[in-house]
Amino acid sequence: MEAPLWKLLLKAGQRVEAAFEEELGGIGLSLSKLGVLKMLVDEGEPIPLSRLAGKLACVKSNVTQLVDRLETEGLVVRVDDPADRRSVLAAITDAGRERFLAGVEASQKAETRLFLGYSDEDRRALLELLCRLADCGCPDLK
Amino acid sequence: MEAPLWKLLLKAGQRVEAAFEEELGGIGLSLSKLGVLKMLVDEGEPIPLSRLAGKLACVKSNVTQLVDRLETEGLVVRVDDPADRRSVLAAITDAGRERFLAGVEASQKAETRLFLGYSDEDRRALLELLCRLADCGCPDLK
DNA sequence: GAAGATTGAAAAGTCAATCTTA
DNA sequence: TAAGATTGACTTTTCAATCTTC
Repeated sequence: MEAPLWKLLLKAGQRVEAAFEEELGGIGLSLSKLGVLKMLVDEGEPIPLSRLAGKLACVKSNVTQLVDRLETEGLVVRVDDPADRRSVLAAITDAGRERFLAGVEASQKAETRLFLGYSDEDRRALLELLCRLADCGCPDLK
Repeated sequence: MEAPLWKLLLKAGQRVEAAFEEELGGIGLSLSKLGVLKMLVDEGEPIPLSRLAGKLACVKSNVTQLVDRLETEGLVVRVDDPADRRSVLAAITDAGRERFLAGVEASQKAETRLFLGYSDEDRRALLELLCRLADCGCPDLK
């Protein structure tokens, strides 16, 4: 039968996505939403929507709507950019920070569950093989 | 820095998807549409929409609309199921068969392009590692 | 009542056009 | 004119409700 490599890659990706979305869905998050919260937490200060779009590798109008949803849930708020009146900044709220922590925990659960059957050796090998495809630049794999 | 495995898997999956969608988009197909055409060609006879949904691992209403689009383009037609008046069969047309062949060709082009940098050894290794994740049953990797 | 299909609404994404500000 | 954000139209998918037929 021999499933082709590309199909396996698609399936594997979908499986990873499903595992995370399922775990995150339980706490009212998705991978996209968690990505925004993570950026805001990492930066430690409000970020222009255009920079979010850049880092998240998606289109600007998508970020607009993504932030709409997050704002509706009270996880972020829009604030004016004092430096540029065209720009709008996304700022994380306390509720957002809490949700982010829950999201990190849920992610770890999903990750653990996914890779149970893999030895450290397997993980390293898979990492190396995928890195070439995902065109990540492969910086410091040691 | 060390990108985590799950992120690489997601990225790799997206990259594969993008490569195929791009190649298929040029001939008016998508992976989903090609999947339906492939099933119809493989089976060699009209198939109930519910069976399509089962094999394609998506929800019934999705198949309804997918077949709508395919029917609009003249690639499949709906026919009544003589055995069960609730059921609707999807049948491939001559245009659908032609398009399917073009789709196969486009897919091969995408596949070749994607895995240029991989030796046979790499491919085998990747296949084996992914198979465990994609839960494909791993039948005969020998 | 349960199965097959459809419909309508919603999520998540893209693109093109528009509006405000630099 | 160009940059930042939004809006509207469209695509693809899922879910819930509905309708017909078993």
